[in-house]
Amino acid sequence: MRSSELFNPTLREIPSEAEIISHQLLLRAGFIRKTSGGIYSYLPLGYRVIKKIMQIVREEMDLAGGQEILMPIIQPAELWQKSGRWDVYGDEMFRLNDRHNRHFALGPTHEEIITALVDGDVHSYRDLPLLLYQIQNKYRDEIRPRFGLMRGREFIMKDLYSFDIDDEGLDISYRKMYAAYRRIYERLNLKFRVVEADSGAIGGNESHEFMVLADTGESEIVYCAQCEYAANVEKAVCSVDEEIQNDAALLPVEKVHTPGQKTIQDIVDYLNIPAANQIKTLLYLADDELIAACVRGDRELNEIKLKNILGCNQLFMADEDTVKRKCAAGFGSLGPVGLDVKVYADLEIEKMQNFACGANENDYHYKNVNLGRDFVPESIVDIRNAVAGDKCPHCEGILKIIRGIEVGHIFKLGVKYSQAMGATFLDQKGMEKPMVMGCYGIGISRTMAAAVEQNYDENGIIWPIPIAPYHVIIIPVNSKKEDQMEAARSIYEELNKQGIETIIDDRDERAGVKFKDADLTGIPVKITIGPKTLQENKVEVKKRWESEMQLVPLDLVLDAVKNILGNV
RNA sequence: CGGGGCGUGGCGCAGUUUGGUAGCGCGUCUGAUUUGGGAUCAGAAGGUCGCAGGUUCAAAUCCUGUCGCCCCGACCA
Repeated sequence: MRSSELFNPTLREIPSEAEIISHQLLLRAGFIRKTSGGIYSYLPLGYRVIKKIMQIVREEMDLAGGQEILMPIIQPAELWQKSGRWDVYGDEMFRLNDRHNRHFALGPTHEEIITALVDGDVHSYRDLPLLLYQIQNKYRDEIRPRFGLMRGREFIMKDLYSFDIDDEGLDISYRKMYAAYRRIYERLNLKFRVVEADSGAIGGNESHEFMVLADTGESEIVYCAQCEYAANVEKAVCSVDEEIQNDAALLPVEKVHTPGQKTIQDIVDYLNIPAANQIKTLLYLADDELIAACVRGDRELNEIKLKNILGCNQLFMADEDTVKRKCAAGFGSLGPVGLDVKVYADLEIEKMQNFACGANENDYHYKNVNLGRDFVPESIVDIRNAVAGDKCPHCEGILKIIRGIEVGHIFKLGVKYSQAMGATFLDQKGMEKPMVMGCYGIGISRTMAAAVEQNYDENGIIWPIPIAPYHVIIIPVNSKKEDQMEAARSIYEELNKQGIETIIDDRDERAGVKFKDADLTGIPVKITIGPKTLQENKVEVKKRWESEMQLVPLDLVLDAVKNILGNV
């Protein structure tokens, strides 16, 4: 490709809208342009990267037995009503009506469509297992799209769905996908970690997330320094330290006046009681039932765990009016003692003694409260977020936390959708059974952003070779000098002939401009042709990720490039 | 949804407090000189100041409404 013909508008300055590095660099390097909030166009270089990621994903899906199909983006409401998700999915679904006022959605995911599709044409155990996938745009009307491609409202996703005759079959499909996903991220050359995850709104009972490691990631990952355990903080199991002794003498409850003291920190200061010896009480509306959740004062409640335990559809923190109607106290004065709702206490609280909490009366707190004696929770459960320093649930190790970007997510769905939508088959004995499903997603466009988050320097992007838009850029220092252009063209043709994707920067720009653009766009190999070295029939070959270059004789350039790129 | 910020040539911004008819840098175009890390000089094009109302002799500036963009968000009771 000639730079003079390439549509690659680069920006010298950082667009004001871009906050994180991948967003800034993808805009500046001319890979993407915003069309609307969370909705982007991919320019030639950007789309080349997307296509390369897609191709790696496609190859691995095919290798794992997947078959590629393409399903509609516009999906009729009836299918979603059948699965029960039309009302549950909420505002995140783009909805539209046709001229007859029939309802449709822009597909946020495709369980409904594919289940209906398979239901229509698969009726026998002989046709299973079946693994179908597509690579396509998805639409989710996010509350807050942000960070460029990281959280868009329209994004490119690979989604595969597996259909099996039973749980054992699903296990096999799931393991195949797990292995394929590992290969994909290895091939993409990204540092990643697989973590146990919550299966969230999609449902099911086993789930892993594939996280590209990056400080700017939106997800926190808990991992054990000693064993293989790793999990999303939303999922990470918190265990109680069994060695904690709780045999101190129980002191009588004391009600203390705490005027204006509301937060945990207020009480730390005012009563000199450490946060770890307080509990905080949060009131939630779980499908319209008011419940209380208690965790240690210095812990964070994990709403996802709580929601899973409650088994409710919707979980919202109660607003202050609701709280006041229940107990005459505002936020900041709540406690489990004498509270007329079901109380869910975190596991840790069972090991605490003589702790402090709100007295359900403004400006008062209790001291020396004890579980069992002063209040009896509905149940004692794991509802807090894991933190660095917690004990590993699998070994004796200590947990640590890093950040990551969720680029892949695999779920076991079981029969949730097949049952709701009547996707059944006849087994060997002629018995009708629901298909056992799994679903497996990869955020293609997000993977591109994640790759940038992990691979850049002060000059721009440093693409991993497997997904670089081009492999090599040839820069004649002065495009007006015919000998330089001649050498550039001859190398260009030689590399192209070998299938090495090459750009020749034939623009009549000063060398500095070309170098800056080459660095910004992150092409892995740069070949510079300058007057001095050319006299000796040599050119400079430089790797984007190293600072020093090598002088290579003209007839050895191809070898040098091949050597750097490996088997691409 | 709540809070905050912002919409002024393609990009980055100033001007808004105190109304007086729009400016800077980069980019773009033409020409010349230049050519190894975002050149120099000369000239030029390009803006109904997000949109719609209103106030006024006069509105980028004041008022109302509206649209869009960005950031933060249960402060942990």
